[in-house]
Amino acid sequence: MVNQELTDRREEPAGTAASSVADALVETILGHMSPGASLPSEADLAAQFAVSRLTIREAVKMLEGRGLVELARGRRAVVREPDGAAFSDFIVSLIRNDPKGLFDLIELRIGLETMSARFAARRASRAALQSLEAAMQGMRDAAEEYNFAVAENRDAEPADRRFHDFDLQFHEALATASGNRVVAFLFEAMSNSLRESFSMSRRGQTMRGSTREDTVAAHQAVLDAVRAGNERAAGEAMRKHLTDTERDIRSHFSTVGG
Amino acid sequence: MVNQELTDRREEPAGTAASSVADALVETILGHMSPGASLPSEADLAAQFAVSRLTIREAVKMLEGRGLVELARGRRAVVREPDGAAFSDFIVSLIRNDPKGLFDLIELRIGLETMSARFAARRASRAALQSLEAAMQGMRDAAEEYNFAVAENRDAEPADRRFHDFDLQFHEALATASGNRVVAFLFEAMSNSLRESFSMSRRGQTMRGSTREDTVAAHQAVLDAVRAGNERAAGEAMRKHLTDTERDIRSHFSTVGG
DNA sequence: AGGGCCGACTTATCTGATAAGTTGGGGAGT
DNA sequence: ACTCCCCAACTTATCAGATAAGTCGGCCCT
Repeated sequence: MVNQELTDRREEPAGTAASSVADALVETILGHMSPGASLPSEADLAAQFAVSRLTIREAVKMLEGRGLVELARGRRAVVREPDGAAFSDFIVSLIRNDPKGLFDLIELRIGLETMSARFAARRASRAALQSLEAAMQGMRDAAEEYNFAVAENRDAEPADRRFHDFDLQFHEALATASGNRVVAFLFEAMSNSLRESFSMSRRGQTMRGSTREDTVAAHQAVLDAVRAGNERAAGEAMRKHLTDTERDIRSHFSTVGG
Repeated sequence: MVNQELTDRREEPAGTAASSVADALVETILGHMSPGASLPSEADLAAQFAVSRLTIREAVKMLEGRGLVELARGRRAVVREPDGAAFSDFIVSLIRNDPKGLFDLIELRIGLETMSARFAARRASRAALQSLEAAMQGMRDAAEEYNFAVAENRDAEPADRRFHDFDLQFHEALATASGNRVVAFLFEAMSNSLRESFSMSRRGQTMRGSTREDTVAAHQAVLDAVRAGNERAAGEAMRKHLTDTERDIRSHFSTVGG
């Protein structure tokens, strides 16, 4: 069996009572509780652990900080689906304290998505391929709509936004298609952090050097290789696409000024 | 500038007082405090935010859960260097709830370390190369010591342990040598989770199919390629090494019945 | 100068109390 | 019989005040 002694790392003797309780709760949550389930009430837990309600409260607050439960007045603590937030503190502090951190992140993203593409080529399911198709079609439609809007001198921004949404959707679908949930998780966490740090996908950096048609073509190349089951080609196509994007971002930054 | 509006995601209106305080503290910590610095005392914070000490306490406990500060009786809260613990909850729950998760993780690790090798080949510093050298030498010595111990019928386990420690040290040095801190961070986080989940590196799975000499040779190949600055070769050498390791682990699991 | 003790500061936890949400069920009305 | 509203029980959020216990710098004694 795989599920055996996966007990935690930090604080074995667990200096404080609150920490002990928190550890015990983590243990039961990770051990045998599903997202959506509720913890016992604070009063019950207090009785159970033979500590005051205050101590329980602090323990539960630690879990909330850790992203394991959701708290709301009047309701019991609810076990939460883990998400990328765990990591974003690290990423935010990295970016803040050093501009170079952003490029570390982009570099990682390139590597991660190259992996996604390779894995997807190896084992994408039919359903996953359809998601990728759908995103591609969305991008093509949005690009066309954008061109119409420009030609007719209408506001092209909504079409642009839709284009970038489908762009992101393609990358997400690919991460899912990779069949590796840790990769998908990391990708999501990173792209959230990046997107919320700056409004990257909105700034039309795709336009700087690459047209929408270029982007569509690049994605199509990835999708073709994935469908053909050609790992290496899929990886290389994705790497090339992202390296171009990175170049665009770099030039954007050097233009605007860091 | 890069350091601008990187404000957080979760809870904008921040339902509870404790959460508001926590958010504000996160903001100042991530904004302009360095690891090792202390927060004001609970009493001061209580006055400053015009809430009771309890509320401050809960906020600080959330930060502790989030891994941003360290708490100890008698001392003020100290800002912590962020580490990999942030996402180990996710990883642990992944492994627990599904044996396949472990292989997702290993697969990610392979990709990540392949990246490390490539990046290191591109830009390893002289100091980084020396760390790699040192780890290699440690492995060679430990392997030799191990052979002596076996030949003389002494207990070989300490030498074995040392060998695996240097093995890990090599991989860590490579992650550092990659010059990409996010990659290094992720690697650390993952290898901690893996190691503490099972005592992987201890179970002598290197012996199952690969001898210590094989391992040394594999590492040497990586190091040579890194020193030569050959990205592709470094990446491939690492991928090959880890793929072999993965095979060993898989066979170990199928033998034991995981 | 050095070592140990002490007091100021600070956190950890308890008790008891109040305000303010959530929720399920009972009763009124149709 | 069905719906809707409202209340009572439960539960969390926060406050106040108090005690135990740990840390740390400085003073005193040698």
